[in-house]
Amino acid sequence: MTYRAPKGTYDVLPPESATWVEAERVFLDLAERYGYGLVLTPVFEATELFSRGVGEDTEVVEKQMYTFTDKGGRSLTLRPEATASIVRSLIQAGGVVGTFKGCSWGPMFRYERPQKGRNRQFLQADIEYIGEAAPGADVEVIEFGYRYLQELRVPNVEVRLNSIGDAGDRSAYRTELIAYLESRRDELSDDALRRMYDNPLRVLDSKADSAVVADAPTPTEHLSDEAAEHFAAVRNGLEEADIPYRIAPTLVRGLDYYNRTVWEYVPLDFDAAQSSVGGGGRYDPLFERLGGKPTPAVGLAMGLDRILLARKQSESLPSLDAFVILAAPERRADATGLVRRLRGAGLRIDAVTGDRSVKAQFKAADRAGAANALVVGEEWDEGGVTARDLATGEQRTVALEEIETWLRR
RNA sequence: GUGGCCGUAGCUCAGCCUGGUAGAGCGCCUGGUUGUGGUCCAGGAGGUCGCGGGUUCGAACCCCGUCGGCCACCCCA
Repeated sequence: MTYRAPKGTYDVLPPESATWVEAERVFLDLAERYGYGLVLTPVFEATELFSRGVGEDTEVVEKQMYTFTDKGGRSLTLRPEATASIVRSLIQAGGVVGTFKGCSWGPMFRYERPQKGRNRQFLQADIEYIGEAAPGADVEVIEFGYRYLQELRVPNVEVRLNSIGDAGDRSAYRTELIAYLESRRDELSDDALRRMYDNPLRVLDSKADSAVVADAPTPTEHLSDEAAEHFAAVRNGLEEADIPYRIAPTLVRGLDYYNRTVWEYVPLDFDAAQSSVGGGGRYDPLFERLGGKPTPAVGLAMGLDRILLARKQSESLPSLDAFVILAAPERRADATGLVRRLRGAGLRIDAVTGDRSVKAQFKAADRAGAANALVVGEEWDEGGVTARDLATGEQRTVALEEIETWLRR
């Protein structure tokens, strides 16, 4: 073994890649139905965009960024998430008038130790609902992610929901939380002790400190009237939309730009430490952080790698409508002509290009997952081919002009 | 960054404890079927046992080192 994919990356090859194609199609189709237009941004950006946007002392910025200097001396970073880039692109385009609904799809990069459902390059699908402060926007975005998982047949998904309030609510809460953590400091882990002053909310997430966290004051108990009202409206909307959710009082998210509503999707049967397959939140402060006009927004990110791991194994459907088999070498041009004609008619057709025995060609047809085989041989002189249904083994002669309808039978 | 487990055929793994000629299943190739796959039967190909060093008459097996993979902590999609 000479070369391998770099640590934390992997290759996707057929036939497994078919599920990736499906995941992308379903996402883009759903986005279209909900009115989200595609946004494409570079995979690398100025490093400062992420340190400003995501937050200087978040885990992601502190130690997970792929940062490099280009030949012009610029500090660039492979994007660790999508939202900062999308917001930057909108500010660059002159800001948002009214509302803007965008979706995006592509690889993200974080330098971490790989484990199940966690890689250094991973594929993420995002939607962003920008310019709308009303709780209905939160509900729509949460619903979108939930429906996406349903359409991909991910079983038993739970929505975990919380509100972390606005900046003002959080600073009051923060002081109280620090006081509480100090009162039980001898029970805390080293990590928690290190974090409790610069990022106390993060301690709520710590598995090692779950005993202390269980009695900790929660963000939801410290919401302003407006934030509490917003949260209540979001919950109401979810109930009306028939989306099951659970309040998760200790759910906080690791990116600094979030406020108010935050949530995650957890498939309960997914056996992995990294069990959240998607998440999102409201990020009203982000436009200003990045130098734009104040603009309310909500968005979500779905982790495709994890979704495909959590998914029910779908049985493989035939991936070709027919395989054309050449039984008489002098008919080669007729056979390739037939292949070309059927492909042109929108059918999925393949054939062996070189000289192989009929037996080998049938084998190739089977391996390719073809539903039917069309044999081009002496019967061509009578204006037909031998057509075989590879699943049942039934076989008959079909006239050339009937082939298309026979394949679509 | 820290910890645990694992590297043997294309794939999944047994063999290692107790050193003595390299194994299984699946896959692949050929034939049974001179124009028929998938099923069945018969035969066959394929491995410097991750890499380097040490111990030994002899190392896949014991010891040291190194690289890689997986899982967990942490963090998040």
